[in-house]
Amino acid sequence: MERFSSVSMAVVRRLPKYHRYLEELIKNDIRRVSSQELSKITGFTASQIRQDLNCFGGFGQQGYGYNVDELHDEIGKILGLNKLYNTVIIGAGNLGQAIANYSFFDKSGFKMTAIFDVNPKLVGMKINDIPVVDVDELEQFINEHNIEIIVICTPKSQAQKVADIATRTNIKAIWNFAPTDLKVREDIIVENVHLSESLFTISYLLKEKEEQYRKKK
Amino acid sequence: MERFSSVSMAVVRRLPKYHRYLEELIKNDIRRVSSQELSKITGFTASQIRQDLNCFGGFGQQGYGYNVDELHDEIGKILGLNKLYNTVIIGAGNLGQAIANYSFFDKSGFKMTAIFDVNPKLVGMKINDIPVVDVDELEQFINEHNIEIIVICTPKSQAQKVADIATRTNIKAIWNFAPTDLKVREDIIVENVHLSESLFTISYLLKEKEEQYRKKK
DNA sequence: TAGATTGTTAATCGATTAACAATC
DNA sequence: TAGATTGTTAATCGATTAACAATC
Repeated sequence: MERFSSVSMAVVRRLPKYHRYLEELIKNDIRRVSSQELSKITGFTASQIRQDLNCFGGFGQQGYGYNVDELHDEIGKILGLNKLYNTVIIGAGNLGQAIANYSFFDKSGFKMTAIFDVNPKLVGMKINDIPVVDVDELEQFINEHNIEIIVICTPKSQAQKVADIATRTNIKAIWNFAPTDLKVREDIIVENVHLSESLFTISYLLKEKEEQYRKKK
Repeated sequence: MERFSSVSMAVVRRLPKYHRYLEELIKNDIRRVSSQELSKITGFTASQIRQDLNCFGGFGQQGYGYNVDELHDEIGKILGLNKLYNTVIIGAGNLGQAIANYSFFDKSGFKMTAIFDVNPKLVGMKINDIPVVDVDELEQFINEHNIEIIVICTPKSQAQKVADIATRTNIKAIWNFAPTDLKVREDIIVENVHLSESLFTISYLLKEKEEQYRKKK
C-alpha cells in the first residue's frame, strides 16, 4: 500500500481506538478529558497521545485538557467518517453475512449496497435488507453504482479473480478477508484481515509462555 | 498483553506470513529459496528476513539459501503449530459460524470443541460437526475439557461477561472479535481482531488520498 | 495569580537497513 | 577454487518517551 502523507501508520492505527474510547466517555456524560486520563483508559502514554493528536492540530487547551465531544468529532473527520462510501461485499458465506449484518459499518458511512455470490439459491434474497446479486454482475454493478470499496469474503481460490474484476473498475479500496495477498493496481488501497495470522500469534505466545514456565522450574 | 521473551512482536507477526509463503513454495515444488527470493515474494527486505530468522536459529546455509521444507517446518514449530489447543467458540452468530466452518484452524491444531450460544433453538445443533452448547454450561465445559483458548464472537454487550466467566477457569488465551477491550487477568493472552479499526483505516487513507489529489490540481 | 495541562523540542529506545566477513 | 549467500555487526532511521516552556 502506498503512503500519501507524513503521518505514520502507527499513529493512524491508533486513531480508531481514540475514537472508540471517546465514544465511551460521551456515553458516560464525561465532557472533558486530559491526556493523562486518556492514558489510563487507552493504555498509551499521555505523551504519545499528545504527540498523536498534534499530528492533526492542537485540539486541546493548556490547563484544561480536551473537550470530549469536540475531539471525538475531529478524529471522526480525520478518519473520514463524515463521508459516505458505497461498498459491496463479495461472498455471501458466514463471513460476508456477518459483515452485512453488522449495521455499525453502515452507520459509520460504509453503505453496504449489495452482496455478491455465485450460489443461485442465495441470489435474490436479502440479508439485513441488502440484496444478494449474482457475481457475474459485479463489474457492471460497481460501475453503475459508483462503488468505492469492495469487501472480499470469498474463499482464497476466488479472491484474486474478484480482485482482477474489481481492478478493471474505479474502485478505490479493497478490504480483504481471504488468506492471500492480492495483486492489484498501485493506486488501490488494500487492507488485509488475515485471521490465521492473528490466531498463530496466539499459539506462538502460548508456546513461548510454556517454555518460560519450564525454564523457571 | 505481557511479553515473555526478547523477540519483538514485530518479528512474531511476520512469522505467519513466512509460513504461508513457504507453503506456497512447497505447493509449487520449490525446494530451495534465498532471502533475496523470499524478499521478492513477501515484500520484506532480504536483510530483514535474515534478521528475523536468526532470532530463532541459523536455518540457512551460506552460498545456498534455505531449504524450503525445513524452514517451513521450523517456523511451524516456532509458531507452536505442532501442538493441539482445545478451543471453544462463544457466539454462534455469523461470525462464530464462519470460524467454526473454517476447517483450516482445526487443521492447524486449534481443536474446535464446542460453540456456545444463548439461543435455545441453536443448542443441540451441529455446525461443521461441532456441537452447539448452552452458554450456561461454559464454565463447567472449559474445566472438564481442558480448554485453553476461547474465541469471543458475541455482541459487545456480552463480551466482558463471557471473559469474566472464562477468567475463573484455567484458559490461557482469548481471541476476541467483540469491539471492546477486555479486562482480564494479567497472565491471559488476549488477541483482538477489531474489524472496525481496520475498516476505519481504509476511510482514513481514502480521505487522505482525496486531499492529496485536490492539492495537486 | 497559581495550578494544571497542553504543544513541542530534545533524548532515548527499538526496529530496519546496510555492509561485509564467514563459509558453504 | 570462485561464486553465492548466509549470519552478524554496525549504521541509520523512525517511533516513543521525557522534559519543559507556553498558556489557559
